[in-house]
Amino acid sequence: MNQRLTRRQSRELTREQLLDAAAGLFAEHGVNGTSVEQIAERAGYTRGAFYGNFEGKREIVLALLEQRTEREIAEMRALGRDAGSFDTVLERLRAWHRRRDETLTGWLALRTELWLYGMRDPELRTLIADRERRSRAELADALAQGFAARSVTPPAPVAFLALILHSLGDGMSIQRVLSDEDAGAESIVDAIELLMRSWSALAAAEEPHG
Amino acid sequence: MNQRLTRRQSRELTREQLLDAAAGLFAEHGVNGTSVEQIAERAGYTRGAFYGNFEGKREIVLALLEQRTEREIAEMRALGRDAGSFDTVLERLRAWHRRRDETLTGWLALRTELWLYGMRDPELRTLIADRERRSRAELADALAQGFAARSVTPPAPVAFLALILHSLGDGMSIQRVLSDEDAGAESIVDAIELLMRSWSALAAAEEPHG
DNA sequence: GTCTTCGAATACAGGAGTGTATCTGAAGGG
DNA sequence: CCCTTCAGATACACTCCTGTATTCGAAGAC
Repeated sequence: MNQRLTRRQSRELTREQLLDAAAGLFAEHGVNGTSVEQIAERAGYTRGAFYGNFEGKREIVLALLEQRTEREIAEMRALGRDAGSFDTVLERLRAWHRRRDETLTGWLALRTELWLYGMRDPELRTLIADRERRSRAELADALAQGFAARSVTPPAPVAFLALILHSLGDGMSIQRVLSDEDAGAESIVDAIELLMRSWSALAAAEEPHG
Repeated sequence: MNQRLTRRQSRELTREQLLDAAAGLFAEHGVNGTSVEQIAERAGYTRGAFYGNFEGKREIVLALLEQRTEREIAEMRALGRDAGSFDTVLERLRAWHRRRDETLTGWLALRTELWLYGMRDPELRTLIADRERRSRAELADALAQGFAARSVTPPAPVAFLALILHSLGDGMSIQRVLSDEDAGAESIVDAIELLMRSWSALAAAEEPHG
């Protein structure tokens, strides 16, 4: 049977539970619309426990931000790892967006809440900008590998193409959450594929005889 | 000199001032982070005046939503009006984004706040989805005109291309607000231009001998 | 087995926001 | 010129949230 938890483990567990509760509540009611008491209650504790683990709401937002963005960057890194061909990268991107789609509404609401909260806090803002940059850099690497595998010269710097794809993902998620009819489950993936093909076509047109 | 205001005019003026105050405060502190009192105070009134003009915060959010989206749709419609050539549409899009860029942070914060608020309210959600659809339809029309003027067959339905451009605008605004270095003032316009050229190239490649 | 330490619960004081009920003064009809 | 009406101000009762100070009880060292 399970070993009794040590104090440190117990504390870590409590923090995790508080973070998960906060993530859910922030997505549902917003950061400002969620009270410390609600977070503690959903996690199965009281306000006292909350203040024992975090200094206040701002600090749990910060912790959540680090936890989530770190995961995101790792996922992006996985896109490029040992990706032999262009199609491998594309296929992984497709799979990633399909998985993401299942929990899109909650995920996007949380991401948006954290973004907005960060906008109003200079320190958090630079932190978020930094994480986004790192995430995009991983995507750019994956793209560079893909183009290289096809011996195609990208029609613009891969960092810029990554910025476009990254932005497109966010923007289309917003539309998709608004209306399933206007932006279906495959929209994002379809758009990515269209852009990839378009860029290949443009590259070919500009450099006719590679 | 100015005519004394009639009661109806006076009421209308008060509503406008309350709406403007709310727009600013929502962008700065969020919908949930703004109290009715703050709105009334910034507009130069008291809470009593606010409740005389709006039923509550939800109703002023709704009014704001209608006011702003109606403007947005009109702007999109202007893109396509009497646009002879492709380049005219592109130039207008470019000018529009340049103008938008000057107040991007506040505009995007407000747009995002309204979006998030709407996500949690089924009625508002469908209303927003409807406005976005209409806005996108105007953009699609403008694109269709542009392609037709060049006798080019779009590489995908114009509605889908409009969805991509629309989404890209939102997503890249998010990145731009985060960091001026990673997404400069011209990023959005550059991206739009790149996509347009890419699509033309793809259309040409798929239909070699128009 | 006892005693110290620390994670979590409880209690409390203060502040902020909400909505309504009531009051005031000016617009504008007759 | 009066007097009704209505936009806006004021006052109040109520709820909710925060942060800290204190207490409780179990882990784990000796």
